[in-house]
Amino acid sequence: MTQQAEKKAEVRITLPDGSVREVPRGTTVRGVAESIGPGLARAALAGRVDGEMVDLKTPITADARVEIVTDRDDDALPLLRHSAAHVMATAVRALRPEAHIGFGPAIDTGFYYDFEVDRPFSTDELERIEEEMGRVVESDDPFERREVTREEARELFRDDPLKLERLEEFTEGETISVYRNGPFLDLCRGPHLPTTGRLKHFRLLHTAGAYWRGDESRQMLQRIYGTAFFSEKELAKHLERLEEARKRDHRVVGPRLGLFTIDEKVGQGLILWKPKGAVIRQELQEFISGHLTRQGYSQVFTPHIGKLDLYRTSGHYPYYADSQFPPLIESDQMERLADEGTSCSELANRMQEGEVQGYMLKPMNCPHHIRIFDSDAHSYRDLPVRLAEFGTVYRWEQSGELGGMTRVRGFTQDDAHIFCTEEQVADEINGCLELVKIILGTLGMEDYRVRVGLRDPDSTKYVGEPEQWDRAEAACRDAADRLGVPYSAEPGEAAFYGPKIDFVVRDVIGREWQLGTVQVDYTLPERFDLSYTGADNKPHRPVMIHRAPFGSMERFIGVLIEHFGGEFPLWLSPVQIVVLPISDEQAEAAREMAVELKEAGLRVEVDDRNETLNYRIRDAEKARIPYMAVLGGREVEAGTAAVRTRGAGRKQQILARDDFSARLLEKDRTRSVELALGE
RNA sequence: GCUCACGUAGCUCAGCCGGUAGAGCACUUCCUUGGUAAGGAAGAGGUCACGGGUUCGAGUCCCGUCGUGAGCUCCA
Repeated sequence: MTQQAEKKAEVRITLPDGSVREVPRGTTVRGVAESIGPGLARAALAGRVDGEMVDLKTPITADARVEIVTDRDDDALPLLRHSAAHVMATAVRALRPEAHIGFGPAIDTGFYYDFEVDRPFSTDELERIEEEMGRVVESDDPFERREVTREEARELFRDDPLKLERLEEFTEGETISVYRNGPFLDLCRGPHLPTTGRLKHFRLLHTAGAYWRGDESRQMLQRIYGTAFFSEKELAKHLERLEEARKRDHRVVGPRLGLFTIDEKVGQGLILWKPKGAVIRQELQEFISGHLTRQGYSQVFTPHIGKLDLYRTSGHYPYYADSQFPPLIESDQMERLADEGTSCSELANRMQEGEVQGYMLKPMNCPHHIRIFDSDAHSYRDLPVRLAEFGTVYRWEQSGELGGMTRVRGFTQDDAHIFCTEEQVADEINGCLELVKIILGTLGMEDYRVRVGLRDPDSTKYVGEPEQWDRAEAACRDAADRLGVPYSAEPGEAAFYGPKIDFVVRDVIGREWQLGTVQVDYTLPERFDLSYTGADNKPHRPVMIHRAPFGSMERFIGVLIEHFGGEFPLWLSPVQIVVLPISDEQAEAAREMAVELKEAGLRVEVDDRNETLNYRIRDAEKARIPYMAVLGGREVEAGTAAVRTRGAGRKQQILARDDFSARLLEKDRTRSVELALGE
């Protein structure tokens, strides 16, 4: 043996602190941890070798950067949860040996596992599975990894058709690994905890159906969701958060505050705005409108329906027919068709062929706006033309997709269409993003992100010239850059007609919702043969930008309700002040004060009900009214009010009435989100 | 759309193994005239989502309809 060969028996590992050690080739990650210290060895859950997560048992066979993953590591939680999914599957198999296993990954909030079973899991059964999981944890079986050939794997999973299906998708030469813990074997990439005993704090949450591979044409599996943490405290905190979230849920808060209702007699997914909700919507629209005017938009109004032919031209019909309300057919045509004995499927065909005329509830506002644009001749000097409308549109969402205000069948977009020249696109996109920034900023909403949808370089489905696309995509990226919020460029996510920018916010339950969007469109101007006269006195094709920065008033206000937890700033509060006379003696003065405030332009109510002050204060707090003006004998005498601010408890401020109204008006005007009135 | 769960007074919920509905809050009336998150008393209010079925008898069991909720690949 030469010296060189001997050296090769050692590998150099670099630790995160930069120190380098030499260890025998084949030392496991656990061995490395042990060599550093017994405390670390005990805490070690997995390792990272050259950045890749591996099991503790993984031997190190070459020089590498090695890190020991403990529960303090960001990657440790998904590891724990993935193992928790296996533990759960182990328990389910113990109770239901016939269950076929699907997939069981860690997700952001925990983990799930899909099973193919002959009867769904009941809620009681979840408890039993949880108990059984306790036994699996107690047995403290090691998770053991093994790499197998495809043939071996086929044999191992011969009773698990779903796994066999996945198996067929491995490409030649791809590593196939399996993990065993006690009696349970799974096809799995890993890595895992060293043993099942490392899982301590977990909870199964709920069950749900889930299509195999998310494909609704495949069979439905039964999914069990759970979550796991490294400490009881974190688990408790998480469950508490879920509970808190439920309390902020706009579907609970909105109806309780009298903002909106959904009535099954009217229809699913159709929002009825009650007076208090209507105030919020009005205020918001007014606010947005002010900025639209400043940015050179012209507001228009268009009807809720349009001819089928219009949507044939735009391409909405029949292409999107599935997500639209069925067309309205003129009654004389209806009669004729009935006389001819036309069947439903024939009717559908003939409508698609354009032989039957009718109207459609508009699924989008653009065709109407395009017709407005096209009703005048345009010179390049007119451009950009920016047509804005709070336009109500109707879409046939699947019933299972509906929910609260965030997914509905009729909604009002803060829509606008910009018709501009190719050169103007970048500036216009910037303008759109500027608007979003101002408005979300005013509302104190910082927790949103931006997706920039770019074209898939390998696809040919896109319309428009590649150079146009390059410029438009660059404009979108630049605008997103300038916005200063997190954004992701997503190739392949562009619409076929142009790149787009989407705004995404999270609701209290952690679900992400797309709010608004800015989309560049090269195809509709083409389809509608739009043109403007250029400086060369020749016709040119304008570019269109669709933009609805808040998506819809329904969804946006739903998100707002959760953002504020129902505690709206003064300017959005349906009732801004309630005047509370202490006794009947001050009732007259209270009504006078209310008139003063109302004339000043504030929304005010008097609560002179025959109830104690305590009772009425409690009511006002629960109604989330920002200010309570208490009038007793002393205040009436002095021309003052004892002002109690929502959420501030017993702290009160004695203010001269005109001072009070002046301060509120200032807050209202500036759309302050702070309620505190200052000294 | 599909899977599961749920649907009882305006709201939140109780109602066991089938024996013809209950509480708290809200509401109405009366007493009370109050000082910063529920003063007291009385009263009214329900074809138990809707439609069928089983049964001597259904809020309760079965089927269907409507509605609501959770979820429907953050790849083994």
